Amino acid sequence: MIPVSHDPISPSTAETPAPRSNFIREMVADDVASGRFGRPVCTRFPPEPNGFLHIGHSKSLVLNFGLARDFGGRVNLRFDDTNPFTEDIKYVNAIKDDIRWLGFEWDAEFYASDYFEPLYEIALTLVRGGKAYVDSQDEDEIRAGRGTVNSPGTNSPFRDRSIEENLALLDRMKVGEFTDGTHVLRARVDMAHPNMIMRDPLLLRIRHAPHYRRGAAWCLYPLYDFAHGLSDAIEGVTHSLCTLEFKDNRDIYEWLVREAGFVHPPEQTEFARLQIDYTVLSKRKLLRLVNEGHVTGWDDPRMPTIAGLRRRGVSPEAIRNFAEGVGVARSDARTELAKFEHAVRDDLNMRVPRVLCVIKPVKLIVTNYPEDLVEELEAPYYPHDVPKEGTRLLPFSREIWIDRDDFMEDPPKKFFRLAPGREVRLRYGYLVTCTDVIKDAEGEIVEIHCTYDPATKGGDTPDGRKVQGTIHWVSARHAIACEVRLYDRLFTVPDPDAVEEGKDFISVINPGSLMVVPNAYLEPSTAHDAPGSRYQFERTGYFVHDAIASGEGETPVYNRTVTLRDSWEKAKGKG
RNA sequence: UGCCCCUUGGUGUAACUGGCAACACGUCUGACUCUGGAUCAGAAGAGUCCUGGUUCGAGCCCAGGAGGGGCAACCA
Repeated sequence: MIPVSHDPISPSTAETPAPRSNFIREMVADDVASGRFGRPVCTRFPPEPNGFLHIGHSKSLVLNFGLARDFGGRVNLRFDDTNPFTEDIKYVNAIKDDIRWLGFEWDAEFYASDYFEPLYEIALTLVRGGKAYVDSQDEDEIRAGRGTVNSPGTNSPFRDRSIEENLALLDRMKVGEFTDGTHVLRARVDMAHPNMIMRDPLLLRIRHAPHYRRGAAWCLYPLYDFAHGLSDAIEGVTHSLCTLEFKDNRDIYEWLVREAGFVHPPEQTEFARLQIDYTVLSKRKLLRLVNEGHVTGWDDPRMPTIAGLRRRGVSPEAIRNFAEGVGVARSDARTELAKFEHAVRDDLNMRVPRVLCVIKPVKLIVTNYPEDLVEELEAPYYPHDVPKEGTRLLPFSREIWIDRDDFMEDPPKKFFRLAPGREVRLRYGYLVTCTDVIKDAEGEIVEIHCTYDPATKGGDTPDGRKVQGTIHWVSARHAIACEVRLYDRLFTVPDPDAVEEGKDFISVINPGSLMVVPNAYLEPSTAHDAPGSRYQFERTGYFVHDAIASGEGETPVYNRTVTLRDSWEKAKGKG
């Protein structure tokens, strides 16, 4: 017998598919060929540390890191931490963990909050050039002055302050003389610009709030538009890739890097964000799920977060393959869950050992099997088509557990599992024939009686006879009691973002997204396995030993990562 | 009602830049099988949102239209 180690981080044998061609890849190839930037390719991944990474981010990660890898470039990890109200060090740590777990290593680590001073210098330059001014209107006045999408805005009464006055005010803003909201710095562009973003966008605002990295000393915080493009430019980024909703912001991005005098400035290119059926992929909504207690946390296995998927048992390789497989384009798209599940099964199939676990147990008694006899049956961990080796011993005895779904008293046509009078194979065990069904007062089946054929030990049939069904089982006396958590999609509709008027995505949460089975029976070979160990529970699905819920000395908990494809379920559904 | 973006089988992407639509997932057959898994073989499924134009030839170009999406935080 070859023992197997249930190393939770055993590497995948699956090859990462070659990235598909897409418009961004072609653009980068052209830029490299033309030497347009005069420096190596540099991309960046710029999360705001105000939440956890989700699978949508993996699309961006795969894109940015893939491009850098394939064109000999670098990737900067930059935290876009310009809002002290929402950001926290715990998120930067979680984000870094997740990126590493996914298998990416960044070349440099930056923080937008380190650019407050250089950004201030640029602000000074803009003011001196008449390109920015201090506006002293309040928030409502600024909003009103912006106009609407259909009507032009109006100039602020402070728009034509002298350069000297602006400079003096800006300095006083910086040293903390003013309270929040009293003044802001705005770019002087055009209050009638057809692009709303360009109607004198705000650059700097006063926030007397402690920043998780800067403390309370600095109070002049740049807004996204001011910080982002210039941060890219400062770092020497060449290709700044973001999602579609930033399309309109590109105008101010380009305006700023030009006004700040950068030569060969980075270029922003937008692509469609990832959307997957039956889930939400916006940090705002995920935060609500966490805060309102609809899930147990950012790492709830039902969450589409990297932390959630990890705990669910999904491998980094599966996530990467999936993210690579969805492609990159500019059209809004929604990916079917089946595509994701395929990526998960495709990877796990080749790398995890098979074991037997009975989730809905019912007792089966082999009436002609000796009372005290226990036989050890050798069983391979992997099917023949998986190039991995290892076996374990399965104890067999007179009383075993089988799954309730594998027995029917009145089986329909194409049901080929156990039924009265029928013979099935107990996987790696014996062939058994059902002789009796014992029920309780309510008519519930409590015991199934069978006889076994001693000549079929190990599941072979010396006479060559075929049996239709093979079912899984666990010796009752040797079984390990465990808790199994069966997860389903978090929402009942494909697009939770588009629910009817007056309702929101919370109303469409799937109440059955988690089904806890407190007493399933697992084969004894899994005793003392490491938390994080992944298996295929034969005929059921892929599972992972939950590291968080399985405390010392407590009942081990196994999370279902994904079910197996099930053509019987499909056939059943059609009647 | 302004500006911008998008529109190719059920779904997601391709199409050497104008040459008679391909791949993946899904679906359906069949083979094989000690997992109704996996694997293998095969099939069906779009004529590229619409209308017109240019061209020997258009998914790729032009014009108009329709549908979908983004933009009016001192969020990112």
